[in-house]
Formats: sequence, structure tokens, C-alpha cells
Amino acid sequence: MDTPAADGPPQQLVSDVFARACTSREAFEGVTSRWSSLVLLALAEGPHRFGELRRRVEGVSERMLAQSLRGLERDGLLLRADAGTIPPRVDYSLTPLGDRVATSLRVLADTLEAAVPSIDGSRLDFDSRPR
Amino acid sequence: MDTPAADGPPQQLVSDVFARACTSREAFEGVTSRWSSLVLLALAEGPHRFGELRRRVEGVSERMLAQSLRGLERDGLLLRADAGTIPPRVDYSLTPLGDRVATSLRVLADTLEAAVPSIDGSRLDFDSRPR
DNA sequence: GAGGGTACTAACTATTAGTTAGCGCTTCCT
DNA sequence: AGGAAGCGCTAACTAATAGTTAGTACCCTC
Repeated sequence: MDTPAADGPPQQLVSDVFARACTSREAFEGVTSRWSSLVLLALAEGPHRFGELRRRVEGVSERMLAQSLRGLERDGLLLRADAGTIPPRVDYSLTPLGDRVATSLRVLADTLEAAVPSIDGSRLDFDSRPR
Repeated sequence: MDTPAADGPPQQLVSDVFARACTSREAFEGVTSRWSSLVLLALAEGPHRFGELRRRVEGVSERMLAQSLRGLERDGLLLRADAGTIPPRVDYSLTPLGDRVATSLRVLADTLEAAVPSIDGSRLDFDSRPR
């Protein structure tokens, strides 16, 4: 942060995902990690309880789900609302930042879903090639 | 693919990232995996050679870079052009699909880069909270 | 002629993800 | 009334995956 007398456009991005120690890279890795991205996608459809997420995100274990939720909560992408009742009830919902992130992930997922035939073809071709 | 006589909008998405065995989920995981996403981001800035990518993507090992490149090539997201010369020269560039994917990742990265102060604050707050 | 760059790969180890079991409590089914 | 299932986790253990080190065969610069 050494911009002594910068009078250019309001804000300049000083953070860089390519930089190993940058918060944005850590957050990027957190967001794109296997289960977190799917959790965000699920929450983009509306608030969910723990068990609902577990069922929605096919194949996630309770351990990984809990871990992903903690990470996303820590980065301020989602809100955890513990009703404090018995039996327990905890609701998860996206913050505005989480919603923006989830929106980009949705675009990505849509692109990939639409490209499935192309991808399948490419894989077949690649795998049939020698070496 | 069981849409016997659908006459609605041209194409309907039948693939679902939430489904464990779906190609789109596999591709999604491939694309969002730790190094692949960074490689795509780097290639979005233009074609790169192996060594250039290695230097651009801070912290990647040659093994992981090679592995990521194979995966992305297999899914048809990038093109590998081996000059066949000695010393070796291999150029990597994005396909149209890879470019679309990289664009979404760029949006995601921009969002996160801009949110760094917010994320740092959230982390500090989260970590200072008891338990 | 020593050192570094080219694009990798094989073998080994550290880290991380996944599995299993359990917690105290409630509600449903019989 | 007894048993099973669901709730939201967590600890301990194991399987998978990521990262590290070293090596390849050749070239160019100092």
C-alpha cells in the first residue's frame, strides 16, 4: 500500500490472486474448493438448514460440510443463524458478498452444464489418443 | 436424454452440478481445482509457455502444473501446441470454451480482490470470537 | 566447462479429504 | 412404552491427493 499521492480513479486493485500470500488468493481458494462452491450454489437458491444442504449437495460428508460452512462464514460469505433450540436448528444464508460470489459461480456452472456434450467429446478424443 | 417430444425453448439443461456423477460436476471440480483456475486466469491474459505459467502462477510445482494442464486439455478448455523442437517449446492457449470459463473466473477473482478489506475484517472478527 | 533454461516424469512424503462412530435431545411409529 | 430416526455437529482413524526431490536429454551463455 504505497500510493503516496495517487489522484487517479477512486480505487485501484492492489490485491492479486496470483500472489501466494494475498487474502484474495486464499479467499479464492476457499470459494473454489470442492464443497464450498457447491454450498454457495445451493444457498443461492435460498437459505438452507444443515441437513438440507447435506442432502442438496450430493456426496458431501457432514465433516466436510461443517468445515466448508465454517470457512465461508469466516470469510463473511454466509450467515449462520443458530436458533439455540432443542433439537438444534441452524439456518445458513448468503451475505451480499456471498451472493455476488455465488452469482459468478452460477454463470460458471451454467457454462459448464451447457458444454457437457462438447466436454464429453473432447474427453473421448483425448483418451483415445496415443500417450 | 429423455425428452420425447419437447417443443419448448431450443435447449434445456439436463445436466446438474449437484449430481455426483454428472460430467458438469466433474468439469466444475476440474476447473475450480486449486491450480487449474489460476492457470485459466493466466491464460486469459494470452498464450503462455510452460515455464511462463510456472512463474506466473506463484507457488505451483511443475508436477501440479503439468497435471492441471493435462486435465484442462482433456476437457477441451485449452490447446497444447508442441513445437517439437529442441530445446522443447510448448505453447498453451485457451479454446473458446476455456475463454468463457476464464471470463467467469475473472469476474469471481475481481469480486474477491475488491472484497479483500471486507474479508480481512470478517476473519479478524470471526477469529476473535470465543469458540 | 559450469550453470541455467527447456518441459516434463517417477518415486517418495506430507497434507488433506473421507469414513465411522458417537453425543444429548426430540418426535414419530407401533 | 420401546425403538428408530432425525437434528447439528465433533473426534479419531484411514484412504486419497497434493507437494517435494531428483532425474532426463539437450541447448545457450558466461
